[in-house]
Amino acid sequence: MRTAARPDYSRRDAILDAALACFLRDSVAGTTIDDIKARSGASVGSIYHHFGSKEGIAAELYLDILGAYHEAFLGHLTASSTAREGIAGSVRLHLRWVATSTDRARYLFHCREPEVITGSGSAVRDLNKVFYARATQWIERYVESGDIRPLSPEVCQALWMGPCMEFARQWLASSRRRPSALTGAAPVLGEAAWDALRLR
Amino acid sequence: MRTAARPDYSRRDAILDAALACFLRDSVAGTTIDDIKARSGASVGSIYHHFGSKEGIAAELYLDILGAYHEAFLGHLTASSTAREGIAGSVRLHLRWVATSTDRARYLFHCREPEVITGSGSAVRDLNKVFYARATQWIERYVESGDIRPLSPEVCQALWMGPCMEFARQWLASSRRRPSALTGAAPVLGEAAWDALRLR
Amino acid sequence: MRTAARPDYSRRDAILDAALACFLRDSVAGTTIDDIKARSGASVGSIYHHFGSKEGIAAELYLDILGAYHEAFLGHLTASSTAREGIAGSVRLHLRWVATSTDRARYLFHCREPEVITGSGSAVRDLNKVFYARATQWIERYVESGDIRPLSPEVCQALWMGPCMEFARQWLASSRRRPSALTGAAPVLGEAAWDALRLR
Amino acid sequence: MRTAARPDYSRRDAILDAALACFLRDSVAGTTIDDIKARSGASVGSIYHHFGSKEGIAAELYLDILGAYHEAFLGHLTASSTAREGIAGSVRLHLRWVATSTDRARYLFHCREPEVITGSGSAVRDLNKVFYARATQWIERYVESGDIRPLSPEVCQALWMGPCMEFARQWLASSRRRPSALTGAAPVLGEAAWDALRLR
DNA sequence: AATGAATGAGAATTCATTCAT
DNA sequence: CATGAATGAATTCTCATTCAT
Repeated sequence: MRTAARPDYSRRDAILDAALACFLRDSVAGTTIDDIKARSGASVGSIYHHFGSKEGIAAELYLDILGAYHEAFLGHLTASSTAREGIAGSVRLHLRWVATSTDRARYLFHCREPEVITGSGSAVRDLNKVFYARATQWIERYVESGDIRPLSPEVCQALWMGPCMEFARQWLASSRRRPSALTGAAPVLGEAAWDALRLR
Repeated sequence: MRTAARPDYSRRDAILDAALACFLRDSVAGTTIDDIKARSGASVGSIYHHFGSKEGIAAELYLDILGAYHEAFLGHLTASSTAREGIAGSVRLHLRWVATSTDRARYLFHCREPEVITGSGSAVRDLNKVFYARATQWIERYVESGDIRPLSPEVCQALWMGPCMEFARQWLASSRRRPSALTGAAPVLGEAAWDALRLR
Repeated sequence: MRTAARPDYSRRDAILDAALACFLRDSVAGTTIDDIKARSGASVGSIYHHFGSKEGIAAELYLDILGAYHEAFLGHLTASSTAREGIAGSVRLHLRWVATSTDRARYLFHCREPEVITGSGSAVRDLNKVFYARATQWIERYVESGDIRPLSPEVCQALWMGPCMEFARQWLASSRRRPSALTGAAPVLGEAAWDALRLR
Repeated sequence: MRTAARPDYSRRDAILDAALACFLRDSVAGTTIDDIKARSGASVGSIYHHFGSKEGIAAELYLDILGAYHEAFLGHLTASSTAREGIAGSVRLHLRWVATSTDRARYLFHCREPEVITGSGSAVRDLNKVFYARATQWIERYVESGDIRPLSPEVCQALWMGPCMEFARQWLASSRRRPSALTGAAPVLGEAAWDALRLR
């Protein structure tokens, strides 16, 4: 992971940016070191000096992005004072994040490769495990307080994030991606998630 | 795999079956023609005679499966006499299809590669366009009759299929895939979809 | 070689015609049986039934064309009553033949492949040996009679055919091949050959 | 082949040398990258690093040789002070060059493949265009001064180079190639060219 | 004679990775 | 840290040829 000590836009960052662009266009397997070299301006040797392997770049990118997403998501949950705010707000946050960090979102959700690729797999599983544990822990409180329906974690997650995930997927797959289309849907989708989860 | 004893089980089908199994284990990019050759018993030449390229196999498989899924889905819709039955039933059908045709579902929903692969892209887009047009046309009738909320097609699709898609995705990603876990969730998810779409 | 008994345009001829066109466009090595199949309309099996192999087609074509050229050339020589008529007329004949049988000429003179390719080599050498022997024998008479300079066969051949060969080569390589450009040069080139060979 | 002891004898040159030898023995189409690899000692990757493809090697070789030949030829013309010296001398130079650089000459004149091969085509045409323009420009002066017959460039070229080209072609095709046979014919062929072109 | 599916040896080419400078 | 030539295992794909129908 990048060190905080590096304030300027380094060769390293150039490589990561180029790699992300290439991965999105051609997928990880379809991207060659030479593609990244051409797009970043770095030499082959330099790329290997920094990342060790192509998979290394893919994994680092994926873990960086996944971690940042988790952090933002959990940050919102812990900052929310009501279940409704937590649920609807996290849906809004997801859509806003896709609108803002579109490329990173495409890499995170569209591309199943980095998870599969040797090595990063277990780290990703670990990160997800922690994430789901915290999210489940957050919601459990509201189940106990009678605000939220008691549901299996899987069903809960499906009702909560399914609609906005699906919506974002469609948006990412469409050709003309207006950010307002995403944020505009936030109220309906947020409300729907809340309706699906709340105890009536 | 079907046995060679079946007279209408052609070399062609054997190749497709073998390819599906390989693609799921190693992804399309990770599968070599040699893998497919070994698993299908066909010669390299025969594989190329029938499909032209590895991408050709992946595309054909994808289009076959996508077409069959669409057909089943639309078949249910046109057979339904009420909006509720159409909505909740299609959710049930999706989950049941994933439980029954697990491998094909994994290939269709888990594997983003075939869409990326050159060539199949436009055919997939065409198929999807027709599918969405028909589904939208079906639901429109119920919007006009006042049974279903007036929503944009994208939001409608997100509320309708998002939860069961997400649920199936989790199930497919999990290690122990009990079919009952899928069908067991059908009532909740079907009801939730109906609740999210119906006009209250 | 084709039997005289076959009066109509057979499958066999269609294959030869298609092969010649393909060979000229892509060279023998660059032409595939599939190319010939596509252009002739014959099936792979049919092509093999008639010719046994790709080289077989190339060789048969080459020997047919070479034989016909030799026959025409020697025919002119024996029909000539003077040295001058033999020399200048054979140059004219060469140029006229290139203008008339352009594709066959391109195959015969431009393409060194068929000679090299296994098998046909010795047959070609044999044909050429007979041809040069007869041509040399024809000219020798005029050397003895004092009409033609005594020269080594190689130099004689170079002075005789070099210019019109070179001229035809340029014409074949050019984009706009007007037959009149070839026949128009016949008098100069024929006269030049005669001047170079005659005893002054 | 040059020895590895030469310091400026690079891997690149070794590949070109090996390729020329292979191409002459088996033709371009008949030569495999593995042949070149074995003969040059370079790795497959290195060959592709430098030339991109087998055709790339063939084209580079062809252009190199063609360029060197043109340079020598035009160099002689500009150094000649009389028309006769230019004409007869260039014929001598051609024969001497074939005797000296036999392999390169065989590749340049015997092998029609490189011209056919995609890509090199236009570069070859460009080189030839410049060459013929310069040669034509040189001779035009002597046409104006009344030393040389006014002829079309094509006929002029045919009378000038045709005989020695044809002679060299025969020599190259023969099995026992004594250099003296070539240089020995230079006077006759040079004189013949001059006789054919000069204004009488 | 004709057909075209099947074969499999053989080639070209790619590309991640190393390493000397 | 940077560079890019060199490596070679691994892959995709081609294509002449066979053969059952």
